[in-house]
Amino acid sequence: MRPDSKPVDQKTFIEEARRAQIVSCAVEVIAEVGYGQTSLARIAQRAGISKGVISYHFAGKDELIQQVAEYVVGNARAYMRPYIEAAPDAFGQIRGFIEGNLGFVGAHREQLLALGDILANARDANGSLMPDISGASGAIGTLDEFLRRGQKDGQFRAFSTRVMATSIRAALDAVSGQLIADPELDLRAYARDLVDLFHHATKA
Amino acid sequence: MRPDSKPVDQKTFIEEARRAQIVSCAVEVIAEVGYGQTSLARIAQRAGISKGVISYHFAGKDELIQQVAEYVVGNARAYMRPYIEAAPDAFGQIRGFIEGNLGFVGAHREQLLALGDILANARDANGSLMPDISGASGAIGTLDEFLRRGQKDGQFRAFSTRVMATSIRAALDAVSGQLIADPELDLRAYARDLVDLFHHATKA
Amino acid sequence: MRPDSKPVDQKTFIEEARRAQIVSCAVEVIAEVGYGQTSLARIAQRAGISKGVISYHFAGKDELIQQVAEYVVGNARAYMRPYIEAAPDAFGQIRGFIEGNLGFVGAHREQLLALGDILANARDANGSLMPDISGASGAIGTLDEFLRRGQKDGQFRAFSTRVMATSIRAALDAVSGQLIADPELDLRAYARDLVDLFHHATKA
Amino acid sequence: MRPDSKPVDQKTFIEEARRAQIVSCAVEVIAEVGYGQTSLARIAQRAGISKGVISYHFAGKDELIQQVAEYVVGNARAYMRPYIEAAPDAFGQIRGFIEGNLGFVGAHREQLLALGDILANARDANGSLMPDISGASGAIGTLDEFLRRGQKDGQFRAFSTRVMATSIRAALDAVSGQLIADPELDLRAYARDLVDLFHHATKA
DNA sequence: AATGAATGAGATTTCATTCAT
DNA sequence: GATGAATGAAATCTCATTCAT
Repeated sequence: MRPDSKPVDQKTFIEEARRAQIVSCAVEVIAEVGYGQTSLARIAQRAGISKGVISYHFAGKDELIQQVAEYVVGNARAYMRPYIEAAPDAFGQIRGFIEGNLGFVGAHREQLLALGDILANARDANGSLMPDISGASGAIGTLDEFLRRGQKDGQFRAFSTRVMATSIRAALDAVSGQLIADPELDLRAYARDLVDLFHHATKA
Repeated sequence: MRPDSKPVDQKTFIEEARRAQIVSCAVEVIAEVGYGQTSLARIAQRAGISKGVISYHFAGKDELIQQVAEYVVGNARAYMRPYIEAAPDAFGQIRGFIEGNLGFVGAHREQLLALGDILANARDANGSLMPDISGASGAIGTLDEFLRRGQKDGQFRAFSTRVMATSIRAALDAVSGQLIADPELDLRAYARDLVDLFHHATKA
Repeated sequence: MRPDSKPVDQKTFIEEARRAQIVSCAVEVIAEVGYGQTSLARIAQRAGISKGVISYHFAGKDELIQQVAEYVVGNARAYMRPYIEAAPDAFGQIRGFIEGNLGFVGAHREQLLALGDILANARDANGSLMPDISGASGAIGTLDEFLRRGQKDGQFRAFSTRVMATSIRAALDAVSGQLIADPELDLRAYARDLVDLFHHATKA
Repeated sequence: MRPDSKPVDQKTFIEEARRAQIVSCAVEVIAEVGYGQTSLARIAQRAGISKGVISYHFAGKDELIQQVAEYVVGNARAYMRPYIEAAPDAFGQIRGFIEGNLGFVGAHREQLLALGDILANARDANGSLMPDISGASGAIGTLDEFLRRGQKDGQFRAFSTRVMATSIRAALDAVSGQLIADPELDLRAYARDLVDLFHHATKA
């Protein structure tokens, strides 16, 4: 039906551009009105396209939401990597994680608001929570690793790395909510305070 | 025209019993299938009553959800009070808060799951988050007070009480999520670890 | 089951008082919010009683509406009778009808608003218009009779008495609507103008 | 980007065809069962479509009803215009109005039945009557103008043009009701009688 | 006589999804 | 690739009516 050389790539290009556009608009809508009020119609309207396009490019609403989550998680990871990689030691990595995370919150708060809403709501048809739709546990796993390393190096005291990792993660997630209540929140200072908090909590 | 003893209470009694039953079923349904999948039909089905009964006893879905939130917050406060009141000093109060909170999670995990879902989703028609539907900020305010007191007494070091209070609260809220992933989670140990974490984080 | 002397009358008395109260409140509600927005709940609320009472005293909503219509028609007839009976000739009867009717509108506009709404809406379950729920055609019959008499007496010219009667009736019914648009409407002047209109329309 | 001739019209064509079909079915249903018994479900059923289609093409029930009213008023105006424009003098216009109106009643009695029901029932959420949803008062204004002109020309005697216009309008509206009671009614004769009635009522 | 409680039908509306073009 | 049109399910809410007390 069509010559077999380039067209495939070309199709993929347009395809990917549309998907990216749709995902991006979905982020905006979810962040603005919340997951529960987000409909395909609203996303299509914001993108200036018809509802059918979304169904054409995504298997269904679920896949779209999944893609949104992966998109945000991917962005956050990429944003945070340099913060973490530059770290000389275990606590430096924790510090990098916190500063990178809050940096990302500041730069793309919409994305984190949307992700938070998705994680709080994503369930399958039966109502069971989606298993690890984003790298949520991935982040906890990463933190856990840093903490274990710090304990092995003698930089950290003894504590449950799981509880500590979960609490760091939770403290970071709570910042989005604070931002809604107080949009003027000083994120740099908040990061400094959190670093300080977990420095005292972990140091040997 | 009527003797003044029981009748009034009795009349209210049936009404209150039904409301309590409906609220209770709503908690179960929300905890099980999530806020987004919770419909009046499902709640009525679980209660073994017709949909109309809910409309009869509550002005609408919004009032019901509000009642559910208040019910859980009320229960949690009552459960935690003795833990906190017994405390001899500021950190004792923090410890009491953590232990009481996780004690309540263990005893009524459904209620906290439901409350979490409601708080993550409650928005008005415009999509703006509901202002403090439960005593969410109330809890943070309470923690903040304990922390200031500890600083004044010299028991705690200097830190941002707001960030610390928010982080304690977030760490506690994260436990419900952990419980879903691992229903065998040892909450007593978890509480001990959290107390330890925030002891190191706050102590002078 | 019950002694057969007085109780019947006594029951009928209370019974009638309640029915009258309910009918009266129904008039108010219909006049205020319109037939379509009138529910038994609203009527009960205005009467300060429970919905069940209405079902107890009336076979159903249809009977209540029927009673309301008959009540208003009865009042209007009683109000208009002296105007008409005092008339010396056929046109005097027409004049009496017009003046009496508008007098009643002025004295009890609520009742006529309610009646108008009922007549415009009253249908049986199939949607067919209720056959002559009020004395609507009765009024037209009365006017028709006056007109024929006037023609026989030579006071009126030749015309279709049916069309003339219907038009008089319609012109009178339209006044309620005018009153809503302009509550300050001078009904006495309006009556004079209508009498004048139909005087010229009918006179030999 | 696109040639400027047909496409826009064509796209609108299907849309408009559906809207016209739905409006037309709504007219039939309202005329048949009355405004109060008219539901979107019944209209959809008559159109042989699903309920959702109506919601797709109209913002809501209110917009649909509004469109129905405008449709009938537009048709009636178009039907009556030639009758009125051909008139040589003021009473000729009145005659044209009456004959045109009854001509339309005869040709499309359903439409006028539906319009009458809508006007009698259209209220906003508070129950207040909708302000002039159709050109109801427009018709009265037109008649009023004709009457003033006739008075200025000396063709008509002195009378309240407002009362006369309202009464003409009311006499015409009453014909729909007569038609229900007697479907064999001779509208041509009725028009002749009404013209005669208002000729005597107005002539100098 | 009266009440509050409950019911179940029905109304409007929203929405994800499918399909012909 | 994209669109508008259509569907049908489901959700919330209202209401007349019934019933036990």
